[in-house]
Amino acid sequence: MKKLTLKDVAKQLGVSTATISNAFNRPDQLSSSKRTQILDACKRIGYTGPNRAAQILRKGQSNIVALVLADSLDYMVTDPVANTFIQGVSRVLREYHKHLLLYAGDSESIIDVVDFVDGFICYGAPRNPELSVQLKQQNKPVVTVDFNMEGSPAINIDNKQASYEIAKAALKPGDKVAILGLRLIESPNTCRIYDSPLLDAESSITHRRLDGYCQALEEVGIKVESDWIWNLPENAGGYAVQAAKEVLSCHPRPDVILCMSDIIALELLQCALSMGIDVPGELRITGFDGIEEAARTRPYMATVCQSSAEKGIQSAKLLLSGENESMSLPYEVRLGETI
Amino acid sequence: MKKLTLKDVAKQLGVSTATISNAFNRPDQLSSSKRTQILDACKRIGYTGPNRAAQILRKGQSNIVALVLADSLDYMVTDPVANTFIQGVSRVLREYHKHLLLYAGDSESIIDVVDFVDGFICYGAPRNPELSVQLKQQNKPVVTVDFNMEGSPAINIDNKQASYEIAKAALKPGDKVAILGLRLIESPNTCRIYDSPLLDAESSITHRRLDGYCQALEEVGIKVESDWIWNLPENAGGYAVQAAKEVLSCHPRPDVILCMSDIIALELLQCALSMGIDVPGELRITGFDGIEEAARTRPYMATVCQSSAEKGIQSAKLLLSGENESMSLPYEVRLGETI
DNA sequence: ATAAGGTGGTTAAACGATTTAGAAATCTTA
DNA sequence: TAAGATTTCTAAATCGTTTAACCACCTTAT
Repeated sequence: MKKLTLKDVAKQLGVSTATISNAFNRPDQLSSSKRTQILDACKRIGYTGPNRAAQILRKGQSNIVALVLADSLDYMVTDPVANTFIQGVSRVLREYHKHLLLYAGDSESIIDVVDFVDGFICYGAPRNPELSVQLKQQNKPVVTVDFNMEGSPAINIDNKQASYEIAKAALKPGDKVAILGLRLIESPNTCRIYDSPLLDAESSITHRRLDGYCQALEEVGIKVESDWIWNLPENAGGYAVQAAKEVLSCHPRPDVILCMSDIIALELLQCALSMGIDVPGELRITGFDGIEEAARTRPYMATVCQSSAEKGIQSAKLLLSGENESMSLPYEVRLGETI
Repeated sequence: MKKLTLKDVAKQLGVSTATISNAFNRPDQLSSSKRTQILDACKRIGYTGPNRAAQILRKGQSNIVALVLADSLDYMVTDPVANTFIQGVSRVLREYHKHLLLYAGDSESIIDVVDFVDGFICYGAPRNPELSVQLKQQNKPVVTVDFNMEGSPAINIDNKQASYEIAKAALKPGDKVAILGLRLIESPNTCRIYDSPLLDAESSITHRRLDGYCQALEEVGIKVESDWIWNLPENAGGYAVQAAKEVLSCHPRPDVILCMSDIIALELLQCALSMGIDVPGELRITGFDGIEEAARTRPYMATVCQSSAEKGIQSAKLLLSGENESMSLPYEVRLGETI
C-alpha cells in the first residue's frame, strides 16, 4: 500500500513522467484531450497529484508564508491587536492559496524554515534581535510591519505624528504628565526608565510614539522627565495593572497619563475608577490602537485608531506582489471622553 | 553568490557528503574531533546547515504540524476559546521544536500540505466535511479535538454529562425552556431548527450538549420542543445578538435559556439586562466554555468551565507521542448567579 | 594466529518531482 | 514530395539531502 509517485503513474499510462507533470502544472504543454485523459486516470488509480515535498525542493517554492510575530506565539495569539493583524494576513493568503506558518519572535533562529518558506512577514521587532540579523542576511522577500529593516519594505502608520496629535489634544500647560511605555528599554518587569539604555531606539515604533509625546510636551512647555516614563516589557494586562497602581499612587499624582496601548490604558482607567478618581476631571488618559474593548468603556477612551486588519492585508499583498515600496497607512485620532 | 550545498562543503573540506551530513545529524557516526572541525569550517565558510526542503523530501519529516481549525482562519483567530487552544498547542510545539501551520477548516482540500506536514491536529469538525474524508484517507497521524474521527485519538470533555449537569442545576419543573445551539443544522443564519436534518449528529460536540440538555429536561419532566431550539451557524457575537432578540421577544418568554457557548450567553445576558429583565429572577441563563469574559459579568455567569489551553497542550502532546488513546479532560460546573 | 567486533569513514542509490533540449510525429506550403 | 513549421512527447539532468551497504583498519578474545 505504498504511495503512488509520478513515475508509477507514468509507467501505468505508458507515457513519460514529464507529460504527467505537465498535465498537472502546464496545461499548455500538451493537448487538452490527453490532459483530461491523464487527469481522469490519476483520479481513478488514486494519484492525488505531485508530492509537495519534492515539488518544494525542485521548484524552490512552497506557497508557505512565515509570519514572524514579535513575541512568543503563546502571548501573541491572545493579543487582540495581533489577532486582527493575523486575520488580515490570513484573508489575503487564503485568496492566493498560500499557507500560513506562525513563527515566534523569541525563537532561537529562523534557519530551520528559511529554506522552504516563500517569504516572511515580520510583525513588530522580534523579541530575539538575532532573528532580524538572520532575516536581513537571507534573501527571501521580507515585509516588516510596525518596525523597519534596511532593505525591506515596511508597513507603518506615522506613529510619531499620531502620538503627537493625541498628546497635544490631551495636554494643558502646567500639567504633570506620566507616560506608560512599551518595550522602550530591556527590563523583565514594569519599571521607570530613568536613564537606562534604550532598546532599538531607531527601529521601534514605541520610540516613535515617545518622540511624538515629547514633541507635544515641549510645545506645551512641559519638561519631559525620564522618571515619569514607565516601561512595560509586554503589552499584557498583568504588567499594566502593576504600572497603573504605581503611577496612580505617586504624589503628586499626574494630571495626564499617556499610554502606548489601549490594553494599558484600559487597565489604568479601571484602576483609577476603582480608586474613585474622576476621569477626565482629575485625571486624563489616552490610549493607542483603537481596539474594540476601548470603544466600550465609560468614559469612552481617547485613543489613536489604526486598522490592524488593514495592516495585515496590505503586508500580505505587498509580500506577494514582490514590490519593494513601503507604505504608510492612515490612522484616526479619537478624542473620546477621557481627556 | 549562490547558496552553498552539502556537496560544495564536502568538496572544500575533502570529505564525503555523508560525513558532513552525519556531522549535523548523527554525531555518533564520526569522531568528535572531526565533527567540531567540520562544524567550525561550515560556520567559517557560511554554510548554515542542510537545506530543509531537501531534508523534508529525503527524511519524510518536516517538523511542521498542521492545525486544522474548524472554520476560516479569519474567524477562528478572533475566537477566544480557539485562541487559548492555539496557545496551548504552540507551547508544546515550541518545546519540541516543531512549527505550526494554521489551516482553515473551510479550505477546499488538504492535499496541498499533506505531503510535507508531520501530522494534523483537528480542532472541531472542519466546516468543509470533505476535509474529514481526506484526513481519514491519508495516513499521517491525526488528533481530533471536540469531535471524533474513526481511527484517530480524540481529546474531549464529556459534553453530554457537563451540559446535563448545568441544565439540571438551572431547571425547575414547569419551566418554559429555550436552547440557543450552535451548528446543529446547516443554515446560513440564526433560525429555529424545527425538524431540519441534523448536521454531523454523531460526531459533533454540540449534539452531545443537546443530548445532555434533553436528558435533564426529561428528568425534570419538561418536553423538548424543536421550535424552542435555535441554531447559530457560528459562535460569533452577531448571530448571538440576533438570536437573543428573537428569543426574548417570544410570548410567553422562556424561564430558562440554555446557551451552548459563553459568547452566546453573554450577548443574551446583555440583551436581557438592557430590556430590563431581571436575571435570574425572571430569566435564568447558562453558558458553556468558561471564557474569561464570562467571569466578569454581573450577575456572574453560570457556565461549564473547561480549559482550552489544556486541550491544546494535551492534543499536541498526544500527536507528538504517536499514541492512539483518546482522552477525556475534566470540566467544572460553575453555578454562578444567573440561575 | 584467526575470528569477531567496533570505529570512522566512503560510495552510491534513493527521495519524487521539474524542466531543458531535442527527437518524433503531424501539419503546411511551395 | 520535400522542406519547413508546428505540435507533442521523451530522455536526461537536476534540486540537496539521507542512509543502507560496504570497506579498511584497529582492538580484543579465543
